[in-house]
Amino acid sequence: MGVMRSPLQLARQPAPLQAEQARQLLKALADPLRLRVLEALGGGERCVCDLTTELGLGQSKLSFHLKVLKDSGLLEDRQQGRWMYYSLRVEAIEQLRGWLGDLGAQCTKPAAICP
Amino acid sequence: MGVMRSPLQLARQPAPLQAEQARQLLKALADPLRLRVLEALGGGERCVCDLTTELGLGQSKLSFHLKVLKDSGLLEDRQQGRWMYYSLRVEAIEQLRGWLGDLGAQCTKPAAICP
DNA sequence: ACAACCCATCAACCTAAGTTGATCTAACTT
DNA sequence: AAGTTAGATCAACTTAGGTTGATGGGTTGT
Repeated sequence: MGVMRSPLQLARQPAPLQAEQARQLLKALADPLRLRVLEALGGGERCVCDLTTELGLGQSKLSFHLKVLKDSGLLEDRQQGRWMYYSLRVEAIEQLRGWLGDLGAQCTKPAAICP
Repeated sequence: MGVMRSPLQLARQPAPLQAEQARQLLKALADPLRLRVLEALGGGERCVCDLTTELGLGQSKLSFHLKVLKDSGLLEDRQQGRWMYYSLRVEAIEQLRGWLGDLGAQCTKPAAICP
Protein backbone atom coordinates (compact mmCIF):
# COMPACT_ATOMS: atom_id res chain seq x y z
CA MET A 1 0.00 0.00 0.00
CA GLY A 2 1.79 3.05 -1.31
CA VAL A 3 1.49 6.41 0.35
CA MET A 4 -0.35 8.85 -1.94
CA ARG A 5 0.80 12.44 -1.70
CA SER A 6 0.80 15.55 -3.85
CA PRO A 7 4.20 16.91 -4.95
CA LEU A 8 4.32 19.66 -2.35
CA GLN A 9 2.44 17.94 0.43
CA LEU A 10 5.33 16.28 2.15
CA ALA A 11 5.19 12.87 3.72
CA ARG A 12 4.85 12.51 7.44
CA GLN A 13 8.22 10.78 7.84
CA PRO A 14 11.39 12.79 7.33
CA ALA A 15 11.79 11.25 3.89
CA PRO A 16 14.75 12.57 1.91
CA LEU A 17 13.91 15.63 -0.09
CA GLN A 18 14.47 15.88 -3.80
CA ALA A 19 16.18 18.89 -5.27
CA GLU A 20 12.99 20.35 -6.66
CA GLN A 21 11.12 20.03 -3.38
CA ALA A 22 14.03 21.55 -1.53
CA ARG A 23 14.05 24.40 -3.99
CA GLN A 24 10.40 25.15 -3.30
CA LEU A 25 11.12 25.39 0.40
CA LEU A 26 14.17 27.55 -0.17
CA LYS A 27 12.26 29.87 -2.45
CA ALA A 28 9.46 30.23 0.06
CA LEU A 29 11.96 30.99 2.81
CA ALA A 30 13.90 33.53 0.78
CA ASP A 31 11.71 36.52 1.48
CA PRO A 32 12.10 38.99 4.36
CA LEU A 33 8.40 39.25 5.03
CA ARG A 34 7.88 35.53 5.03
CA LEU A 35 10.76 35.12 7.43
CA ARG A 36 9.03 37.52 9.79
CA VAL A 37 5.89 35.45 9.51
CA LEU A 38 7.81 32.30 10.34
CA GLU A 39 9.47 33.93 13.31
CA ALA A 40 6.07 35.01 14.56
CA LEU A 41 4.83 31.46 14.12
CA GLY A 42 7.88 30.15 15.95
CA GLY A 43 5.98 31.12 19.09
CA GLY A 44 3.19 28.77 18.12
CA GLU A 45 0.02 28.69 16.09
CA ARG A 46 -1.49 32.10 15.30
CA CYS A 47 -4.59 33.36 13.58
CA VAL A 48 -4.32 35.70 10.63
CA CYS A 49 -5.97 38.58 12.44
CA ASP A 50 -3.22 38.48 15.07
CA LEU A 51 -0.50 38.33 12.48
CA THR A 52 -1.77 41.31 10.54
CA THR A 53 -1.68 43.58 13.57
CA GLU A 54 1.51 42.06 14.97
CA LEU A 55 3.41 42.44 11.73
CA GLY A 56 1.62 45.58 10.60
CA LEU A 57 0.72 44.18 7.22
CA GLY A 58 -2.15 44.66 4.85
CA GLN A 59 -4.53 41.75 4.98
CA SER A 60 -4.17 40.92 1.32
CA LYS A 61 -0.41 41.04 1.46
CA LEU A 62 -0.19 38.72 4.42
CA SER A 63 -2.66 36.34 2.83
CA PHE A 64 -0.50 36.17 -0.27
CA HIS A 65 2.60 35.22 1.68
CA LEU A 66 0.78 32.75 3.88
CA LYS A 67 -0.34 31.00 0.73
CA VAL A 68 3.20 30.82 -0.60
CA LEU A 69 4.39 29.36 2.68
CA LYS A 70 1.54 26.90 2.86
CA ASP A 71 1.97 25.77 -0.75
CA SER A 72 5.63 25.11 -0.13
CA GLY A 73 4.76 22.83 2.77
CA LEU A 74 6.20 25.06 5.48
CA LEU A 75 2.87 25.90 7.07
CA GLU A 76 -0.37 24.19 7.75
CA ASP A 77 -3.68 25.86 8.41
CA ARG A 78 -6.76 25.10 10.39
CA GLN A 79 -10.06 26.85 10.38
CA GLN A 80 -11.96 27.54 13.55
CA GLY A 81 -15.11 29.55 13.18
CA ARG A 82 -14.22 32.56 11.15
CA TRP A 83 -10.58 32.47 12.08
CA MET A 84 -7.78 30.79 10.21
CA TYR A 85 -4.92 29.48 12.29
CA TYR A 86 -1.52 28.92 10.78
CA SER A 87 1.36 26.97 12.25
CA LEU A 88 4.82 25.84 11.27
CA ARG A 89 5.41 22.37 9.88
CA VAL A 90 8.60 21.54 11.73
CA GLU A 91 8.93 18.43 9.65
CA ALA A 92 9.43 20.47 6.47
CA ILE A 93 12.19 22.40 8.16
CA GLU A 94 13.81 19.19 9.30
CA GLN A 95 13.65 17.76 5.81
CA LEU A 96 15.32 20.82 4.41
CA ARG A 97 17.96 20.58 7.09
CA GLY A 98 18.58 17.00 6.07
CA TRP A 99 18.85 17.98 2.44
CA LEU A 100 21.41 20.66 3.29
CA GLY A 101 23.34 18.09 5.26
CA ASP A 102 23.53 15.81 2.24
CA LEU A 103 24.68 18.70 0.08
CA GLY A 104 27.49 19.52 2.47
CA ALA A 105 28.44 15.90 3.01
CA GLN A 106 29.38 15.40 -0.63
CA CYS A 107 32.18 17.87 -0.88
CA THR A 108 35.02 15.91 0.59
CA LYS A 109 36.19 14.42 -2.68
CA PRO A 110 39.48 15.52 -4.24
CA ALA A 111 39.49 18.21 -6.90
CA ALA A 112 39.55 17.33 -10.59
CA ILE A 113 42.35 19.06 -12.42
CA CYS A 114 41.31 21.08 -15.42
CA PRO A 115 43.79 21.42 -18.29
CA MET B 1 42.45 42.86 17.08
CA GLY B 2 39.00 42.58 15.56
CA VAL B 3 38.29 40.42 12.56
CA MET B 4 37.38 42.57 9.54
CA ARG B 5 34.87 41.04 7.16
CA SER B 6 32.34 42.19 4.59
CA PRO B 7 28.68 41.52 5.38
CA LEU B 8 28.40 38.50 3.12
CA GLN B 9 31.89 37.14 3.63
CA LEU B 10 31.16 34.81 6.49
CA ALA B 11 33.49 34.16 9.38
CA ARG B 12 35.50 30.96 9.54
CA GLN B 13 33.77 29.71 12.67
CA PRO B 14 30.19 28.46 12.41
CA ALA B 15 28.93 31.64 14.00
CA PRO B 16 25.14 31.90 14.26
CA LEU B 17 23.55 33.39 11.18
CA GLN B 18 21.30 36.40 11.26
CA ALA B 19 17.98 36.35 9.44
CA GLU B 20 19.21 38.60 6.66
CA GLN B 21 22.32 36.55 6.03
CA ALA B 22 20.29 33.37 6.06
CA ARG B 23 17.92 34.92 3.57
CA GLN B 24 20.78 35.67 1.18
CA LEU B 25 21.85 32.05 1.28
CA LEU B 26 18.30 30.82 0.82
CA LYS B 27 17.74 33.13 -2.14
CA ALA B 28 20.95 32.01 -3.77
CA LEU B 29 19.99 28.37 -3.30
CA ALA B 30 16.47 28.82 -4.60
CA ASP B 31 17.25 28.50 -8.28
CA PRO B 32 17.26 25.28 -10.30
CA LEU B 33 20.32 26.18 -12.28
CA ARG B 34 22.30 27.16 -9.23
CA LEU B 35 21.37 23.91 -7.55
CA ARG B 36 22.80 22.05 -10.52
CA VAL B 37 25.98 24.06 -10.16
CA LEU B 38 26.20 23.19 -6.49
CA GLU B 39 25.61 19.52 -7.18
CA ALA B 40 28.38 19.61 -9.74
CA LEU B 41 30.65 21.26 -7.19
CA GLY B 42 29.68 18.65 -4.63
CA GLY B 43 32.20 16.45 -6.42
CA GLY B 44 34.90 18.98 -5.64
CA GLU B 45 36.47 22.10 -7.03
CA ARG B 46 35.86 22.73 -10.73
CA CYS B 47 36.95 25.27 -13.27
CA VAL B 48 34.37 27.31 -15.16
CA CYS B 49 35.28 25.78 -18.50
CA ASP B 50 34.43 22.33 -17.15
CA LEU B 51 31.15 23.51 -15.71
CA THR B 52 29.97 25.14 -18.93
CA THR B 53 30.36 21.95 -20.93
CA GLU B 54 29.19 19.69 -18.13
CA LEU B 55 26.03 21.68 -17.51
CA GLY B 56 25.55 22.76 -21.11
CA LEU B 57 25.27 26.43 -20.25
CA GLY B 58 26.16 29.63 -22.01
CA GLN B 59 29.30 31.15 -20.56
CA SER B 60 27.63 34.40 -19.62
CA LYS B 61 24.75 32.65 -17.94
CA LEU B 62 26.96 30.43 -15.83
CA SER B 63 29.13 33.37 -14.89
CA PHE B 64 26.06 35.23 -13.68
CA HIS B 65 24.97 32.42 -11.41
CA LEU B 66 28.44 31.75 -10.11
CA LYS B 67 28.58 35.37 -9.07
CA VAL B 68 25.29 35.10 -7.22
CA LEU B 69 26.50 32.01 -5.41
CA LYS B 70 29.83 33.56 -4.58
CA ASP B 71 28.29 36.81 -3.35
CA SER B 72 26.01 34.87 -1.04
CA GLY B 73 29.00 33.14 0.50
CA LEU B 74 28.21 29.68 -0.80
CA LEU B 75 31.20 29.50 -3.11
CA GLU B 76 34.76 30.60 -3.12
CA ASP B 77 36.96 31.03 -6.14
CA ARG B 78 40.61 30.74 -6.93
CA GLN B 79 42.44 31.77 -10.01
CA GLN B 80 45.11 29.63 -11.56
CA GLY B 81 46.55 30.85 -14.81
CA ARG B 82 43.64 31.72 -17.01
CA TRP B 83 41.29 29.35 -15.26
CA MET B 84 38.93 30.14 -12.43
CA TYR B 85 38.22 27.39 -9.97
CA TYR B 86 35.08 27.41 -7.87
CA SER B 87 34.33 25.31 -4.82
CA LEU B 88 31.66 24.95 -2.19
CA ARG B 89 32.02 26.66 1.16
CA VAL B 90 30.74 23.88 3.38
CA GLU B 91 30.80 26.23 6.30
CA ALA B 92 28.08 28.41 4.76
CA ILE B 93 25.89 25.36 4.33
CA GLU B 94 26.52 24.37 7.93
CA GLN B 95 25.60 27.82 9.14
CA LEU B 96 22.37 27.72 7.24
CA ARG B 97 21.67 24.29 8.66
CA GLY B 98 22.19 25.69 12.10
CA TRP B 99 19.88 28.57 11.42
CA LEU B 100 17.16 26.19 10.24
CA GLY B 101 17.67 24.18 13.38
CA ASP B 102 17.05 27.25 15.53
CA LEU B 103 13.95 28.06 13.54
CA GLY B 104 12.54 24.60 14.09
CA ALA B 105 13.55 24.50 17.74
CA GLN B 106 11.34 27.45 18.65
CA CYS B 107 8.01 25.98 17.77
CA THR B 108 7.29 23.90 20.80
CA LYS B 109 5.48 26.60 22.67
CA PRO B 110 1.71 26.39 23.25
CA ALA B 111 -0.66 28.17 20.91
CA ALA B 112 -2.08 31.58 21.76
CA ILE B 113 -5.85 31.62 21.59
CA CYS B 114 -7.28 34.32 19.39
CA PRO B 115 -10.72 35.72 20.32
C1' DA C 1 -32.59 37.97 7.42
C1' DC C 2 -29.29 41.44 7.84
C1' DA C 3 -25.04 43.38 9.31
C1' DA C 4 -20.35 42.81 10.72
C1' DC C 5 -16.25 40.38 10.43
C1' DC C 6 -12.35 37.26 8.73
C1' DC C 7 -9.98 36.00 5.11
C1' DA C 8 -9.08 34.31 0.23
C1' DT C 9 -8.84 35.71 -4.43
C1' DC C 10 -8.55 38.69 -8.42
C1' DA C 11 -6.72 42.14 -11.75
C1' DA C 12 -3.66 45.88 -12.55
C1' DC C 13 0.45 47.54 -11.52
C1' DC C 14 5.39 47.74 -10.23
C1' DT C 15 9.88 45.92 -9.16
C1' DA C 16 13.38 42.37 -9.05
C1' DA C 17 15.64 38.65 -11.18
C1' DG C 18 17.30 35.70 -15.13
C1' DT C 19 18.62 35.61 -20.22
C1' DT C 20 21.12 36.85 -24.36
C1' DG C 21 24.64 38.53 -27.26
C1' DA C 22 28.33 41.75 -27.36
C1' DT C 23 32.32 43.78 -25.55
C1' DC C 24 36.47 43.96 -22.48
C1' DT C 25 40.38 42.38 -19.74
C1' DA C 26 43.92 39.38 -18.30
C1' DA C 27 46.76 35.47 -19.05
C1' DC C 28 48.91 32.25 -21.91
C1' DT C 29 50.92 30.80 -26.90
C1' DT C 30 53.76 31.19 -30.86
C1' DA D 1 53.88 41.71 -30.73
C1' DA D 2 49.95 39.61 -32.38
C1' DG D 3 46.68 36.14 -31.71
C1' DT D 4 44.09 33.03 -28.71
C1' DT D 5 41.66 31.52 -24.80
C1' DA D 6 39.02 31.91 -20.14
C1' DG D 7 35.91 34.32 -17.98
C1' DA D 8 33.87 38.75 -16.14
C1' DT D 9 30.81 42.53 -17.21
C1' DC D 10 27.37 45.32 -19.67
C1' DA D 11 22.97 46.81 -21.79
C1' DA D 12 18.62 45.45 -23.67
C1' DC D 13 15.11 42.38 -23.15
C1' DT D 14 11.96 38.91 -20.98
C1' DT D 15 9.94 36.75 -17.18
C1' DA D 16 8.79 35.96 -12.47
C1' DG D 17 7.49 37.74 -8.14
C1' DG D 18 5.49 41.13 -4.78
C1' DT D 19 2.05 44.96 -3.94
C1' DT D 20 -2.39 47.29 -3.84
C1' DG D 21 -7.19 48.02 -3.72
C1' DA D 22 -11.50 45.88 -4.78
C1' DT D 23 -14.65 42.00 -4.68
C1' DG D 24 -16.73 37.87 -2.84
C1' DG D 25 -17.66 33.80 0.14
C1' DG D 26 -18.21 31.85 4.51
C1' DT D 27 -19.14 32.52 9.55
C1' DT D 28 -20.88 34.67 13.60
C1' DG D 29 -23.92 37.95 16.06
C1' DT D 30 -28.44 40.48 16.53
